[in-house]
Amino acid sequence: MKMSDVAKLANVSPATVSRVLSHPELVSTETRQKVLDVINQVNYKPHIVARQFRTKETKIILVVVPDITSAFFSKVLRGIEHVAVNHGYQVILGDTENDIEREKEYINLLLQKQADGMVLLTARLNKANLEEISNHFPMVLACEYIDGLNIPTVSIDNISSARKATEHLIKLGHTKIAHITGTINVILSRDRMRGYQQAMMSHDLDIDSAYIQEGDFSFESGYNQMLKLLALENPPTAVFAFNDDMAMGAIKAVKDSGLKCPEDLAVVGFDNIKMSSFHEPKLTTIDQPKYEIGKKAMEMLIKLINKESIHKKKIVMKDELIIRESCSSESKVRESLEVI
Amino acid sequence: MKMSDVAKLANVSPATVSRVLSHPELVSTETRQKVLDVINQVNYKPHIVARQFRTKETKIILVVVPDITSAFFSKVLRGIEHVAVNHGYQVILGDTENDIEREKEYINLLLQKQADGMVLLTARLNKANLEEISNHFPMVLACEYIDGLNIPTVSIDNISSARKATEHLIKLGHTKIAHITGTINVILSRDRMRGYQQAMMSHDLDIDSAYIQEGDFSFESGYNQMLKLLALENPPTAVFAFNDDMAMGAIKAVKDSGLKCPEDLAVVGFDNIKMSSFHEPKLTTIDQPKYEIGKKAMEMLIKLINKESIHKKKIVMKDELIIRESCSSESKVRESLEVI
DNA sequence: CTGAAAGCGCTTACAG
DNA sequence: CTGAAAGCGCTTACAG
Repeated sequence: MKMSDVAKLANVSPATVSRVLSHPELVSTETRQKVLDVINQVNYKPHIVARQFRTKETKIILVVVPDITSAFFSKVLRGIEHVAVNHGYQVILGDTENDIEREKEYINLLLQKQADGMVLLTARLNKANLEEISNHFPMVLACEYIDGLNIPTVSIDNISSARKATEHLIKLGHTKIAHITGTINVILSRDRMRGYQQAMMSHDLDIDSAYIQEGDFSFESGYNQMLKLLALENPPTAVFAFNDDMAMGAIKAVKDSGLKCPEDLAVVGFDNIKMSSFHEPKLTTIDQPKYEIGKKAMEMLIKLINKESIHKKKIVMKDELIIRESCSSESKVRESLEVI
Repeated sequence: MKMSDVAKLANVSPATVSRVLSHPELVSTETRQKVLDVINQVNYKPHIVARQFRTKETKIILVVVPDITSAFFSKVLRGIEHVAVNHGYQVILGDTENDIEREKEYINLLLQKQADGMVLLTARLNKANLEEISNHFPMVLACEYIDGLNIPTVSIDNISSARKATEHLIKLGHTKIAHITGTINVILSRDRMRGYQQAMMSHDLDIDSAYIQEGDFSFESGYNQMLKLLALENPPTAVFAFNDDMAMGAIKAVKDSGLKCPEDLAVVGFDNIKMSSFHEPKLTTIDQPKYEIGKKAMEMLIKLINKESIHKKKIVMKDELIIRESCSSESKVRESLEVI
């Protein structure tokens, strides 16, 4: 059943059927009703690919995520989705599983016009390439970004957030502070590490090079890296983890080693995912405005698609340090260790 | 830049360019090279939507998931993805967030031919509707299914698995066994509840109606429902939870109530997600072959798309009870309670 | 092995 | 307000 068949049944031209579907206000009430009746009667569904081909619009937004199972990204996703749906766009998801090749494949979908635009929640491809693409296709970066690139971006200031997290530990009296990073090929990992280093240096604290351990964002890697830190001859009294998942993994390692958090080891996370307030102990962490990041990113993308101008190409959202239970002061740590 | 432009530059017809791209073996080596040179030189990318429109194929598989953040579904997804990619299909994801309306929207993508086929990891629409669709479009159900429907399906036998889980508790001497269900509009919730009831009844055990509490698959709901169960005048000594997430939530509630798992309360989960072996205590649970379910489902879908015949429309995969630490025998529970 | 031509199912500028 | 007609960019059956 195609449009011309519907047209025949309704005694109108295909053009009229098309108008009833896409611009009903251009058709008289009478004709419109006649056509709609036929459409319902035969349960006609327009062939969307034909429409897309004709109009050069897909009404689809592709969102590329490094890991769909992450509680952090799924919140960002919600923000994107809500705005998209409000503007008549459908969201489809590309999960890269942190694989740069799959990132490429999804970007190809955009190049081949299978989506009207794209939000990248991961940006690990080379700079020149990405900038080139963004010059020709609507694209915005959220969370991850690429330095010195003229692509619209929404994120927090990861360096200053990480500095703030680390300084919280320093204020509590800790001096032996370790950092579990994300995979270091990701810019956010390098940013948060830099923030950590800035805080340490500006307080004249040494960073034992063994105090920096590279994780891969997962609970397990937080666990494993923490075990390494605890095995050190001179173990840290506090740890700042790249994200809450690894922070919780680290705490698990602390517990499994017969130690206690925060009494024996203070831990700060990052992201403020839902679980962090259920966890034992409740996590001290940096809150990112996840939903709002997604929302803003999608709003920018829609402007790009509509070729409206964007006054601000880079949006930096506000973070917040959430103090809960996973950090106590260094003196307490000392006491606790002395008891042992 | 379109195909005809490339053709001109290479001094061939558009048909030849098309063949170089889609059926290179039909073109002489010489001509092929000439065309490829031009393609590379001008960086020509075929317009995929035009191709899709012409061939009626999208090479896209739509997978509809009730909750992308679930560790269980993401494993199934991996199985689907790997098979899909091996057969030249791209996978896009539709996340319904357990919303039946969004399930409909994604199914519409299929009806409108924006995907060659679809794997539904959630099937909550009405029966007749779904059967009708599956008669005209390649579709397979995985995990969730609909009873009495002739749609290809891959799943475990949820009833018998749930019975097995409950019987494990019974064998340990428990008689006061509660069940935290999933949302009851989902068939899997009803199946696992039935398995629970079968086990209880076949051992002549009463089911206090307050022992059945409806959760919504989330950690939080497991937590909240467990709190209700513990508040009962005659609380259970064991709980079978619909999934591992709720089982962990339940255990958290036990701990927060000053009790211990398994000493004061035995808990069995379902799914055997990764976290269940990291959890404290390690979860006793039912293992589903998640990756294999996805794999099998996708293999069936590809056969459907290619109009090959399928000998078995329903595939029932094997489950396994994994015994770990979260259940001890009822006698121990009794002792522990007597101490209090 | 290659080309000319038809056609996939819509939408829209144009004319009336 | 409505219709006739062109055309979006490919692919493929057919002919040579």
